[in-house]
Amino acid sequence: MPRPPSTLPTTSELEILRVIWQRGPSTVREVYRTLAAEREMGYSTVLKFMQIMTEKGSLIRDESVRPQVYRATRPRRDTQRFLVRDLISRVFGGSSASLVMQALADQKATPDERRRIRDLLDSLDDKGGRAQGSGRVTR
Amino acid sequence: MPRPPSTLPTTSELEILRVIWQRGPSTVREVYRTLAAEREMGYSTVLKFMQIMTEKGSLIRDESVRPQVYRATRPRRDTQRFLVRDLISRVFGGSSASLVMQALADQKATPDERRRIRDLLDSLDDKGGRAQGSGRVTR
DNA sequence: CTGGTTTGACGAATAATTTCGTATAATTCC
DNA sequence: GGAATTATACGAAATTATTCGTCAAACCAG
Repeated sequence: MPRPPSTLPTTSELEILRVIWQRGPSTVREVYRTLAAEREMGYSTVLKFMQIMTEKGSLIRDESVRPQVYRATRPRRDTQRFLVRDLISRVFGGSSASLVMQALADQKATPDERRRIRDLLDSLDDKGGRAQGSGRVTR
Repeated sequence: MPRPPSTLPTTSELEILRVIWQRGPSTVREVYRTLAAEREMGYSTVLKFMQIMTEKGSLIRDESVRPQVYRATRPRRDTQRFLVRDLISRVFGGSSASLVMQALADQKATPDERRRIRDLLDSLDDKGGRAQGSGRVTR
C-alpha cells in the first residue's frame, strides 16, 4: 500500500532549497557546484531533483533566459515554519516550549542571540505589542 | 543508486516511538490500539514496523514474557536532540537561535513556559550555571 | 487434549526517493 | 554553418518506506 504524499520537502529537496535560499535564484549548474563542493553528487542528479521540485511546485523555472533560472516558490520562512510545526507535533507532543528548551540547552546561542530571544519573549508578554525593553538592565 | 541510510527515525517510526515514550514498554497490540485510535492503521503494519525497528536497534524486544514487550533503546531526550540538531543544520543554517525564534513566533508559549525559557537563558548567561533569578523585575 | 483466539514471522505489492546514463536541444565559437 | 560545448529532458535502476495478507506458533478455555 502507498504512502500518503507529504507536503514537506525531502532531505535532498531541502539541500537544494538551502542553496537557493542562500544564493537566490540560480541555475542548475550553480546549485550543482555549491552542493558538489560539500557532497558527492552528479550534475544530472541535481537537475533531476530540480525538475521534480518544479513539477511538485516548490520551485519555479524561468525559461525565458537560457541557462534556465530556478527560484523557490515559497519564502524560506514559510517552509521553515511548516517544518518546525511538523517537528513540534510529531516529536514534542505539540509543545513548542519543549523544542525551544531542548534546542537552547543543546546548541548554545550567542549572548546577542539570547538578547533577541528575550526581546521576542517580552513582546509576547504584553500581547499589545507595545515596544519595550527586555526588562533586563543591559547597561 | 542507493540512498545513504539515515540514523534518524522515519515518520512512522516516530509515531511508534511517541506512543512508547508515553506508555512506557508496550506490546504490539497496545501500540496498535493507541495508534489506530487516531489514524487508520492495521495491526500487521504496526507489528512490521516494530520488528523493523528492532532490527535497526531503536527498539528492544523482551521475549521472556508472552505478549512480547518492546521498549525504546534510546531515551526520548537523545532522539529529540538528534532530530533538533538535524533540523537546525539542514534548515536553519546551523543557527539554533533562528529555530527558536521561528518556533516561538509561530507557536505561542504559555506565560509559564516563557518564564522557564527565560530562566534557561539566564543560566546560560553566567556560564557558571550559578542559580539566579530571571533578572526581570517581577514586582 | 483440542478447537479457537491471539501473536508473531514473513513476504509481497506499491509508492517515493535517490542516483545516473544517455539522448536531445540549445548555445557558442571558430 | 558546423563542431564542440553546455543544458535539458527522459527514463531506468537501486533502495527505502509503508501497508497488509497469510500462515505458523503460542496460548487459553472447556
